[in-house]
Amino acid sequence: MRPLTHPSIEDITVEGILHALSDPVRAAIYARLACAERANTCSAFLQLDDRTIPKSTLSQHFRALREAGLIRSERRGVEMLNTTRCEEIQQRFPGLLQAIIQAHSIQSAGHGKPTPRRKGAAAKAKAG
Amino acid sequence: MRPLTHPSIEDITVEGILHALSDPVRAAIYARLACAERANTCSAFLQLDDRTIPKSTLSQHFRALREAGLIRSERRGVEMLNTTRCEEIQQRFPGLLQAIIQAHSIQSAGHGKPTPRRKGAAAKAKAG
DNA sequence: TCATAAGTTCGTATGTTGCGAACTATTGAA
DNA sequence: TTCAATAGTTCGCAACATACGAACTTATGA
Repeated sequence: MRPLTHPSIEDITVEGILHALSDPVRAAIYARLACAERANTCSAFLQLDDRTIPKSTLSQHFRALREAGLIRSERRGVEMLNTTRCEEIQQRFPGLLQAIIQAHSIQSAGHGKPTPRRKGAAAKAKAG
Repeated sequence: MRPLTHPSIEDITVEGILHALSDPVRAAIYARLACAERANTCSAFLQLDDRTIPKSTLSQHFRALREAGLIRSERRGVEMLNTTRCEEIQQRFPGLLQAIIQAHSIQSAGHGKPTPRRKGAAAKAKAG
């Protein structure tokens, strides 16, 4: 078990961020971490959007997020506490994470998954 | 040779956009298309950032961009004219593409490729 | 020392990507 | 027509990436 490695802020790349967040599972994890009040364990995500993620897969996803520089993970006894590094990234790439998270929420709103409340949202998008 | 397919605007996904732009070659192509005055052919990108991209690889990259909804391609005689669909996407996911392109340019500026001018930029980022 | 719990790593099956070779349009001669 | 040239596409395979069950490591508490 190698010790946890986090890239320094100047080693974080846009490609890495985009690739990490182009996976729906990782994007969901990151979104939940981003609006969490306090750190979350990995196992808090074994249930994600009505779907069960295997433990080993989850571990890989957390590693991907960590190595992309999106989250910081810290051992705390037997478990692991994960937080986002959004302030750092906001400094380096202003507006990037915010735009991505907002886009994800626009999309899931349109697909009627969360907040299936407002009526004209999906219809309006057809103006292409 | 199947006819060119473009997704309708409501079928464009954030995951698809992020994945397409997480590749440095595609990101470079898209960035150049985005600030181009008029449509560009595929072969205009055979030379990209001091690097030669094989024709077949380039074709795959254009297909990826097209199917992600990022560009529109149109046959014009023997060649193909490519333009971005940024206005449509801006409507659906406001600020997303702008933030990504800006982040890419911040990054390449930091790596001393274009505008290798300012001095303390890299050192200051170490405050992580 | 043992059981349990939280994550990680390994092995393998399956998917994705890069690129040369062969192919398909389209155009413009002859 | 037929031929050559040009712009892209598709095929096939090797290399790389990903998902997940099984086995492992590390920390904790009885």
